Parts: sequence; structure tokens; C-alpha cells
Amino acid sequence: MMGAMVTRAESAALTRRALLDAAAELLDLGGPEAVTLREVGARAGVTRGAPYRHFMGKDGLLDAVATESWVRIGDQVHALRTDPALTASEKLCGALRALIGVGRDQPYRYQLLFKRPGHGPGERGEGLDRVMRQLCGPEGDPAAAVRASVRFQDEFLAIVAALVGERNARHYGALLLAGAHGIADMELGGHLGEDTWHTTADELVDTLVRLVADTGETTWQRPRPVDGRLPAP
Amino acid sequence: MMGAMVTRAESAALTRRALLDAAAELLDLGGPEAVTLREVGARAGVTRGAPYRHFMGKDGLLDAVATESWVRIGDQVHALRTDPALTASEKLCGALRALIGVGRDQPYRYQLLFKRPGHGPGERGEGLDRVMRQLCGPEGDPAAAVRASVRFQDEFLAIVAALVGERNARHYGALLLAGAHGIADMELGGHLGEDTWHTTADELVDTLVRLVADTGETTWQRPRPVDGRLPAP
DNA sequence: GGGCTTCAGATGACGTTGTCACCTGAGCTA
DNA sequence: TAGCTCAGGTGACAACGTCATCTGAAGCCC
Repeated sequence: MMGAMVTRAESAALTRRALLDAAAELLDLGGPEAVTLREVGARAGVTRGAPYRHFMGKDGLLDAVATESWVRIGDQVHALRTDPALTASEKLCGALRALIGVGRDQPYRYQLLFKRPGHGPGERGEGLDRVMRQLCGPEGDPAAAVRASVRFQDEFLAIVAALVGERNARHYGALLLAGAHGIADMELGGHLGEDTWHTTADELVDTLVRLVADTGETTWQRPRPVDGRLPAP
Repeated sequence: MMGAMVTRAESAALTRRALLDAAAELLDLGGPEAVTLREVGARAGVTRGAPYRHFMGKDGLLDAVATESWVRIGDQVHALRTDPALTASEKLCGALRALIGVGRDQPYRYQLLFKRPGHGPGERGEGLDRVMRQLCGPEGDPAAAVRASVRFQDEFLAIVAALVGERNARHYGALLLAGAHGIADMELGGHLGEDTWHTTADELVDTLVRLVADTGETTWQRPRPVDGRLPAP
């Protein structure tokens, strides 16, 4: 009987998808060290060398996973922003909790989101194929992850702006995002034990939003540096 | 001529110190992946197997480095807390900036501070020497790092309590620490670009302290969970 | 359809790393 | 001095990332 006909491009796309899924699964299971190109290939039904046709090595593969995660979170925040049934404060809480949710459900993928972008390709190993890959096809571009995170930032900033005004949006947006990230990162690192701090990550997010919402309406004045040092607040 | 006489214990302690220094140096240079037991041993004047006499493998060595960093930061915060010339607000800003300073000066060591504690020793590999090591000597105890960080937490909490009162100290302390950590981690990840957010890490810390200092004096009431979910703030 | 090109994937190989069991020799103790 | 202890050295192994090279089928042009 006839098997499903697939063009070569379709087959390659299928493999690429399978590689990404396998990498994400292994990442969630045991962190970056558990993401073995050999195991990734095996789970995708190919061999260890195949991933190099689609990504720039292991780092490129993980970059691609991070990009997909950023895109997904960006979609979530976009949905929140355009939901007419929510108040600005609710949208903000939702966005921050969505981020923390990723940290809870997929800790390793979350850590990947805020990892420093790849140290720039081609630091060592200037093989011929490597040059070809950079010019032509295989993905794993750190810049793609950055672009995807910028998409998230834009959506997030729009929500913040609706709450504290356009003038304050970037400053307080950075504070809210950094605060939520710190809460999420400390929680998944086990440094936010309720025994120690008598509080939870969710309560901290609520307090953070409340503090900003209460006083963020007043325009934030950027202090001028005095001989390179900021004056005491 | 007579070389310096050293007992065996002194020699071992010296080696241990050299191993720690070499590991920290390599860590600062190129991250955990650059910390090679072979290179650590070489820089300490011993061979690749020597570190196993003092630490439980690579993870144990890095845990010990983290412990030392926590101790050092704890000392800094202690000095701040007991400095009679500083106001509570200045002490708090100083403590948070000390933390961020580590993130700036030694990014990889900073990331080690907030890493999740080791996944528990003895997960695999139940060799005889391994059992001996667990019973007798070699360090690298994740719990030691935790204890050292608790020391920091106590000092930090004392400073926060002086600012917002004993009742609020833990909640706002967690918020301040998580906020500062988020700021530091995003900065060293390159996710706090001034082009994007029109602000800097230092300004964010100041705002964070200001927000807490302004409204933190009023006692924070812990909301009761309603069917497992917190009410909207 | 036949021959050529392209390219996803397979394969062999290499250097590096963490880790271990085992060995050695110098300090310590009885 | 004889025996023990233990810090450190050594050989070995499996696993990993990475690359050059090979293979075979899909695509394409005449």
C-alpha cells in the first residue's frame, strides 16, 4: 500500500520538530546536561549527527528551544493584554504569574529564558561546513531568542503602560519584570522556603504589583548621576 | 637548606585551599564548563584525581566555592548592619548593592549562589570509596552552602527589620532580596539593556527600596487563601 | 526516462571530560 | 622500627560534542 507521501522538505521539517520536542522533553527531565545530542537524535528517530543539519550544535538547539518558549509566553501575554474583560492590574498579575508558572512547570526551560545569549558563534572551530552553515541555513540563532523576548517585552510594556502611564512604563516595567524573575528564580532554586520567609511567591508578586500600582502613577524622575554615583534615595 | 616543614594535615589544607582558589579563578574566567578537574588540579600543582580527596567530585568543589562566597557576602552585610554611621535605608541599599556587585564582578560565581542545591549525593555510583567519603571526610556538602546563605539571610533580615519593623521583615525582606536578585540576574544576562528599559540596575534598586520603605511601615496582612487561590490584590 | 545535483541523514573517528579502582610513598603512631 | 593512614598519582573507561566523510534518495533539467 502507499505510505504517506512526503517531500524532502516536509520530512526535514518533521525531523526538526521532533528534534525540538525531544530536546525540550529531555531538558525538562534533567536539565541541559541531560540534553544529549545522541539521545535527542534517538528520540527523534535519527542519529547523533542529524541535529547538526538543523541547528548549530547543542547550543543552537537549546537556543531554538528558548526561542519557542519566548514565543509561547509572548502569545500568552498578548492574549492577556487584548482581553477586554480584565483590568490593567489583573492583566499585569496574569502576565507575571504566567512567567512564574513557567518557572514552576518547566524550571530548566525557564532558566534557559534568562540565560545570557550565546557567547557569539565561531569562537573556536572554523571548519568549512561551519562557515557554510552560518551563511546558509541551520538555525539556532541567539538573536532569534532575543527577538522573541523583545516581542514579549513589547506586550508586557503595553500592559504596564496602561497601569502606570507611558512615562513610567519602562522603569516600572523593568522593576516588575526583574522582581517577578527574581521571585521565580529564587523559588525554583529553593531559596524562597516558606519556613524562612513566612510568605509565598504568589504573595510576593501581589505585594510587588500593589506597591507599583499605588505609587507608580506619580511620574518617576530619573536622578542625574553626581560624579558617577547616584545620590542616596 | 631546610625547606619549610609542614605536617601532612597542613599540606592537605594547603592543597585544599589551592584547589578552591584555582576553581574560583577558572569559574570567573569561563563559567562552570571551564572548571575542569584536570585544569584545577594542574593549577593547584596536583593531578586530576587529587580533588576527589577533598571534595565530592566537581559538584562538591563548586558547592564549596559557593559556600565561601556566601560566607564572604555574609561578612559584608554583617559589617554594614553593625556600622553605627549608617541609616537603616543606607544599610539596606548597601546590602543589595553588595549582592549586585558580586553579580557584576563575578557573574558565574553569582549564578552559583542562587543555584538549586545539589540533587542529593549518591544518586548513582555506590562505590566503596564513595561510601567512605560520605562517612568520613571530603567536603562539598550542599547543606554547608545553605547554612552559609542562612547566615546572610539573618543579617539581611535584621537590617530589613530595622526599616519596616519586625512584623513585616520577612515578607518585605523576601521581596527586596528577590527583587535585587532579579535585577542582578537580568543585568548579567544582558536582559536589562538601557536601550530597552531606559533605566539602570542601580536606579531600579533605589526605586525598590523606596517603594518598600514608603509603604512597608504599615503592617502587611497575610491574606488567607480562598479555596487554594489568593484573592486578587 | 536518464543522468546530474542537492542534501538529510548515517557513520567512523577524535579529543575532552568526570569518575573510578588501584597503586605508591611519605608522615604518623604504637 | 614496624605497621598503619591517607594524600596524591596513574591507568582506564564510558559518555559526550564535534567534525569530515560517505550514502542514498528526492528533486530537477534535458
